Amino acid sequence: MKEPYNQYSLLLDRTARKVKWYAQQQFKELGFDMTVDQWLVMKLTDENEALSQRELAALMYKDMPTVTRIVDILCTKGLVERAESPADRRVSILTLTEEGREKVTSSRKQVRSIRLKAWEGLNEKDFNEFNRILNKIYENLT
Amino acid sequence: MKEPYNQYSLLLDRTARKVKWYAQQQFKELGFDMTVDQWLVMKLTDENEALSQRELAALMYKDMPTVTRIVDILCTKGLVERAESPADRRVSILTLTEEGREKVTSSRKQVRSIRLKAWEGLNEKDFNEFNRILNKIYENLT
DNA sequence: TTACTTTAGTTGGTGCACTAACTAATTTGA
DNA sequence: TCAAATTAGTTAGTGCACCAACTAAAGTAA
Repeated sequence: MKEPYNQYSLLLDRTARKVKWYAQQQFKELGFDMTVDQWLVMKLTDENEALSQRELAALMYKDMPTVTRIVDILCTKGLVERAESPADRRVSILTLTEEGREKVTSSRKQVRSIRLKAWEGLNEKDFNEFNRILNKIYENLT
Repeated sequence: MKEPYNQYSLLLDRTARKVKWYAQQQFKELGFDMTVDQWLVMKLTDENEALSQRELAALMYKDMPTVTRIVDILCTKGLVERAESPADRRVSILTLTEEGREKVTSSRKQVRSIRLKAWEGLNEKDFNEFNRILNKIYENLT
């Protein structure tokens, strides 16, 4: 643990980027015309009844401006729609369009298999260590 | 290991962003008027004689366009300079300006202490596991 | 030499991340 | 009840990441 910033943060950063890159490559090969983040928004919208953007942001660990923009893109693409919440007019309730629902439903199985590649040669214990250490780091800096 | 993309990739992503965010906050408090990535370019330029952008990219695990743009910013700020390599006219040799060198030199000690915060409550063994697992994931996806 | 390939770096376009400032709606509390 | 504070979401600006296409310089081989 000699070097200042680059010892672990570069490793963390490049691995996170690699994971995202790999998923994006698979999306491309499968002919999905969207980013991984856009797919995640659609998936969570599909799975959560009456989802607000704030709730979505929490589920994705992203901030509100970022969510606003991803939702904007999906609305433009005609895959997601915003509706005003009857209970609170500040809140946008997200729903998938018919086309959006079809896209998510038809791609679920394929997407599920993408993640396994990263864990080849690693076991359940490694996965738990991974989770423990990353969560600890996160909490240390919060 | 049930959920597809978000089980580990979101954790990885949010932790990497938190680490960068924390360092950036510390930079702000210390009055450093630059990003963490910009600082890293300056540090590596200081440490490596006759550094080219390609070599820099490798050291930072970043791609060439990204490096080009960070170097652009530092040149504009007057902290870094590009010089044509005498051996190969395609290559830009990077050097720090006097101001750049002073900035790096005077901030080294402070920056070195920033990283420790992340590892509170974690030991050398955790650090090795962290390295092993992240490197394994990276290689699995390469 | 002349043509083919490779390499270092740049540029353009798009998407995500973070900060700050903003609007509009809701909640709180004197 | 009404002003102050909070909350959901948006917008603007900047920086980094990735892809693709490009320029210019080297290297390679006939």
